[in-house]
Amino acid sequence: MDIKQTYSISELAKEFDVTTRSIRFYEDQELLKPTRRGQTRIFSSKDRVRLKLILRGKRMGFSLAETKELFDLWDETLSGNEKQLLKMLTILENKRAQLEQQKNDIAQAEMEMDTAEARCREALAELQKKKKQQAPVKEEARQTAEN
Amino acid sequence: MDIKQTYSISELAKEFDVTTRSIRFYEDQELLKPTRRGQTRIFSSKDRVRLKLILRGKRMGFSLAETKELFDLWDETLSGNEKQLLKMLTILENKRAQLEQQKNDIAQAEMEMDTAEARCREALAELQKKKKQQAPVKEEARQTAEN
DNA sequence: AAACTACTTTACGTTTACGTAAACTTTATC
DNA sequence: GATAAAGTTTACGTAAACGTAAAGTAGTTT
Repeated sequence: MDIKQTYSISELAKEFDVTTRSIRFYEDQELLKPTRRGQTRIFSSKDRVRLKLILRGKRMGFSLAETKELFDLWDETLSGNEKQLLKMLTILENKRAQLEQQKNDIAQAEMEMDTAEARCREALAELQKKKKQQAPVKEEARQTAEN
Repeated sequence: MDIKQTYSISELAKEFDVTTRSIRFYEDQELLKPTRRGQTRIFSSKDRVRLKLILRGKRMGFSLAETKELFDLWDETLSGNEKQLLKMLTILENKRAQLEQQKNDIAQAEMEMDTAEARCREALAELQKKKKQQAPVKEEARQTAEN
C-alpha cells in the first residue's frame, strides 16, 4: 500500500510546507482532530485531506473560520436528517456562486494582464528602435491614461 | 458624458459597498492618492479604478501590500526604462502562474462539490424511500469514508 | 444663529493567523 | 547514562485590516 494510515506532525508539515505551529493551531481551532499516543499527535489520512483542504481554502481567500464551518457542516450532513441535507445543498449553491465570482475575477485579471503585457512590449519595442537609431530623440510628453 | 471625473469618499463607499474607514485606510497605505479641496478628499477616476482593483484583489486573496506592490510597479513601469519593463514582464509571468494555481484550486473545489452534492442527493433519496415505505426500517451501520 | 450633514484627524481596540521563546517530556542513538 | 532529536505546553508578541469612539471643521438648510 502506498498511502499511509497515520502521519506525524512533522511529516505533514514537510509534505505541505507549513510549520508545525500552524498545524497545532489548526488543531486548536478544531479544524484537525488528531488522536494521541501518549502526548504525541497522530494524524489520520482524514486529517491529511482536511489539511489539504485548509490550505487550498487559504489560497482561495477563505478564512479558517469559513473552512471550519464547512467541515462541521459536512460532518453534520453525514449523519444527516433531511433538514441538514437541504441546508447543505443550499450552502453548496452559495459556494458555487462564490466560485463563479472568483472565476470572473480571474478572467478579468487575465485580460488586464494581457493589455499590461502588450503595453510593456510596445514600450520595449520603442526603446529598441531608439537604440538602433542611435540618435537620441526628443521624448514626447506621454499622457498615459490608466486602464 | 456618463463617467464622472471626480468622486467623494461616500460616493465611492456606496458604489463599492465599503466603509469610508476602509477607503481612508487604503489612502493611508498609499494605495489611493486623492487630492484635496481644503481638507476634503477628491478621488479621481484613476482612484476609482484602483479601488475596484483593490477589492478584486481581496476577493482573490491578495493582501493590500501585494496590490500596492503591483500599483507601484506599474507606475514605475509607465515611466519605464528597459530594466523596469523587463522586471514587469517577469512579474506578470509570476502572477499568471498564480492565477493558474487558483484556477486549478477552483476546478478541484468544483469537482469535490459535485460529489458532495451527489452524496447529499443520494442520502435525501434514501430518506424519501424510507418515508414512502412508511414502515420504519432498521438503519444500516453506515461507514461513510471522507473523500 | 442653530442644527444638521458630510467630512476630517487622532488614537486606541479587535480579530485572524500565526511567530517565537522558554521550559519540559519522550524516544532513539552513541 | 549522556545527549541529541522530535515532540509537547504555555504564553507573550506581531502584522494586517480594519472597527469604533471622540472631538473637531466646513458647508448648507431651516
